[in-house]
Amino acid sequence: MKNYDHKKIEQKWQKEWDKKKLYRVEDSIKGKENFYTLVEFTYPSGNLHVGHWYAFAVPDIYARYKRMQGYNVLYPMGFDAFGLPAENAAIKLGADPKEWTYKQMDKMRTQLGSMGAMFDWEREIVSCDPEYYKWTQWMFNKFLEKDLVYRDVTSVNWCPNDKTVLANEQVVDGACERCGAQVEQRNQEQWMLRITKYADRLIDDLDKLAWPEEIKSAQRNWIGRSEGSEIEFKVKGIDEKIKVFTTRADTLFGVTYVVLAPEHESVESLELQVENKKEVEQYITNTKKKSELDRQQSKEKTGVELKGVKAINPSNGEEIPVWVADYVLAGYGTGAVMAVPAHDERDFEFAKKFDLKIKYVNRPNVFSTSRINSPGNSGIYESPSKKLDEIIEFCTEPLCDDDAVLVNSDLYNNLSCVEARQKITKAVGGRVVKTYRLRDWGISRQRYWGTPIPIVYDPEGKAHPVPDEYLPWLLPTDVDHTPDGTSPLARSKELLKRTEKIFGKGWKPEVETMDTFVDSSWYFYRYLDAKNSEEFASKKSREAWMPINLYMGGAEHTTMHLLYSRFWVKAMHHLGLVNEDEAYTVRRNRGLILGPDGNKMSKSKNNVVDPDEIVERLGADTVRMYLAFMGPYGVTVNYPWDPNGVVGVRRFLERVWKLKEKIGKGNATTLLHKVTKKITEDMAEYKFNTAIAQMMILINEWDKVDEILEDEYKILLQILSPFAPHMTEELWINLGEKESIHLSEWPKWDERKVIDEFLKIVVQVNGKVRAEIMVTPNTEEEEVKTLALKDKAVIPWIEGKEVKRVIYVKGRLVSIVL
RNA sequence: GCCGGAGUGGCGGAAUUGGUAUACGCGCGCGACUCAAAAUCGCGUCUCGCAAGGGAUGAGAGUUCAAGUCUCUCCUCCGGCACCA
Repeated sequence: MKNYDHKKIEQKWQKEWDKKKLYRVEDSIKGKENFYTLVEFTYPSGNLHVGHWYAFAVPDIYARYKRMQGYNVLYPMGFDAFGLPAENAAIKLGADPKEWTYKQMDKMRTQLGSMGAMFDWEREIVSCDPEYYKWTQWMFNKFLEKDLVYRDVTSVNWCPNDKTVLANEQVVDGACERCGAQVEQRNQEQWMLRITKYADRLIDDLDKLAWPEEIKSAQRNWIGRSEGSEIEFKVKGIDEKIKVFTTRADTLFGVTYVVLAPEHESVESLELQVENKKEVEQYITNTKKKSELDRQQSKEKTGVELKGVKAINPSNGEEIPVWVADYVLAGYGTGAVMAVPAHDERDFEFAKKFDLKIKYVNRPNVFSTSRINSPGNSGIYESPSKKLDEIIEFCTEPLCDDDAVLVNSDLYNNLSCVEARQKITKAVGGRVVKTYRLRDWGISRQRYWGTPIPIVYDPEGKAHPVPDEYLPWLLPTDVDHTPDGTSPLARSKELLKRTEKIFGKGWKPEVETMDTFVDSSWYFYRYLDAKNSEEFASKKSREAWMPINLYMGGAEHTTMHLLYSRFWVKAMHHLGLVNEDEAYTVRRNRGLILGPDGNKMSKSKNNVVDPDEIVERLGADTVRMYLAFMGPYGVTVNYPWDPNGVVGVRRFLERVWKLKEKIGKGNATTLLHKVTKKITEDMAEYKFNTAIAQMMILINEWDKVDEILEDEYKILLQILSPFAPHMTEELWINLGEKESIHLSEWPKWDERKVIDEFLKIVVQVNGKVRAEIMVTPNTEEEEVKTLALKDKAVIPWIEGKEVKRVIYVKGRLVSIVL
């Protein structure tokens, strides 16, 4: 073939590899170590976009590199096939969600095939396949047995017009995205998973994972463990107590009011005492119109005082007002806070707005490891009451660290802030508690297209699991998808009949389906044994592949999917179902590919890049390689697609193609060894961009000579093969090789040829580069320094001045300090 | 608002992890080939300056012989915030 005809080559090899089952993966190969590379399986949207290429084709480069290094590499693909879009298609177009989904998958399978990735399609999984969700249901039952599942009430967005629950993203400015009706907050009972039971382990076990610190940190913050105190405030005149949660019990003396979340139960039980009932009711009604996010985002604090109600500060017996405000969330802590406006910014804003008392706590003599901030001069200053002087004397510094040590207090010498908080908590009869921002996971959805929750209700309404022998508990098909406020499954006669037939008259099926995050919490196990009808995955296959060596995915999954699946594995581990309690040894987040204009690709912005068109025009090898060339992989940086840039990569491949004509006698090049080494190292860190740059440097050198050696050219092809698997295979076989280039071994380099004969040492005078000197790698430090000081270009800069110091950085520079 | 991340030429980025800032690619300019154009190839391309030399990594400070890299303050952009996946 004279010219590089990507179309012919790519089709030919994709067919050939398929025929030869080149990418079939066995659970074990003698003498080879297994390596499990995972990428997040995809929702079958029906059209592969550039983002999919970035997510799947670039990790394929890495998987191929590992395979050439002698690993038995698993790089599987599947479909996260349950979800809203299929249901919306059913509502809008009258489509059958199942048919619709499978059609999309067929289309995507073809498109995925055009990548030339090493997916083993025999291991493909589809989460909406009954053979898959059977195991999702089976695990649900196991969790239920172990009390990891329970029923509870949570608040959801409700559109009264469409009669459906809305995702936060479907609520725009408090209105339903579809019909514009005012969205309400509504309480709904649902099935919950006790993820909070694992909160401590989910935080603590992060320490043993080789994950980037920013991901760990995001997870820690999401879980939001804080150690604090629960302290009771009595309500004056009646037998009612308000329990508040605070992390700063040491500021108790500075409390000037108490705030309840609008949903707090005391709001109701204090009804008789409240003098401004109407006003309070109005406020609560208004709150229901706001989503939680709105409540946290709003800069303007709102609230209403419960007039006629006074709480009593347990530290000094002071009577303080009680407020209701929506900046306090019902789901966190106890849903009530003690406000210390002098030492908390939000409380301060609130106090200022409603003209509440601000009271500074007496400053202690503390030794803090951080800088000490003065509370400032504004506001009212009051001395602490005599009664609790000794308790509040310590640790009232608002910004002191948890590990600050109090040194100057006679009574509490060497007491840390944390200890001080414990002491004061006890003194007022409170208790020290741990609390989490993380909430239990509500998995119920009033949707059709999801895994049916395998529960049935007896005539008394008591819930029972569907026994394992009846799994998969099939999704019925006789369903009307029009939203009418009930779950679509409630309208299935087949489901009801089935339930009655198995369990008896009067029994009713659960009509909810599961959150799709459940499906994706364990999918990586199913790849290992995708066709097993006896187990979710055999012990043998799990032991062969788990834990996953590398999990590449989107940064948007950092807190939710990644935490849900970590919880899932931990729960499975405790049930004795799997060996490991963490599934992902290494996790890397990737960024996004933006449109050429630097914006997120979207139809409305008219900046969508169609990969199919570019593959047709320039080839899959070019697209794969360009995506790898844009920037380092595995960091959350977004790169805009540059239509010119992709042509540059195509040019590179054409130059490599043409180089075959230069094969001849030539001279061996030491550059090849350097390049091979650098590329091998870069690939290990997912720096595919600089690896490619090295190949470009190499062929720039080869362009300058008349002939190159065949063996050296072949090494280039091997290094290039993970990036451009089709073209390199064609060239490799044409050079007479019998076996696929992808079965060949990653090239080695000669370390002796990597070392330079001479080193260029930079000479700086007072930090400015003034000269360069050449030395051999084993020139002694003293000699290099002497050479630097004597250098012609250096002398004018140091003449007549005193040389104070001379610093030598081996192999790099000499720094002369005057 | 809270949490996480990123700011380096006209553009994507590189920088041996504290040691010559701008590798490689794109774009642009000039030239070769051509009747011409495309493609291809060669040379040039941070900035001020004739030069010697000076300045520049979002802004400002600090540590250091030496800072894109470390510390602090601020600005801008991106991702997530629990029923999109």
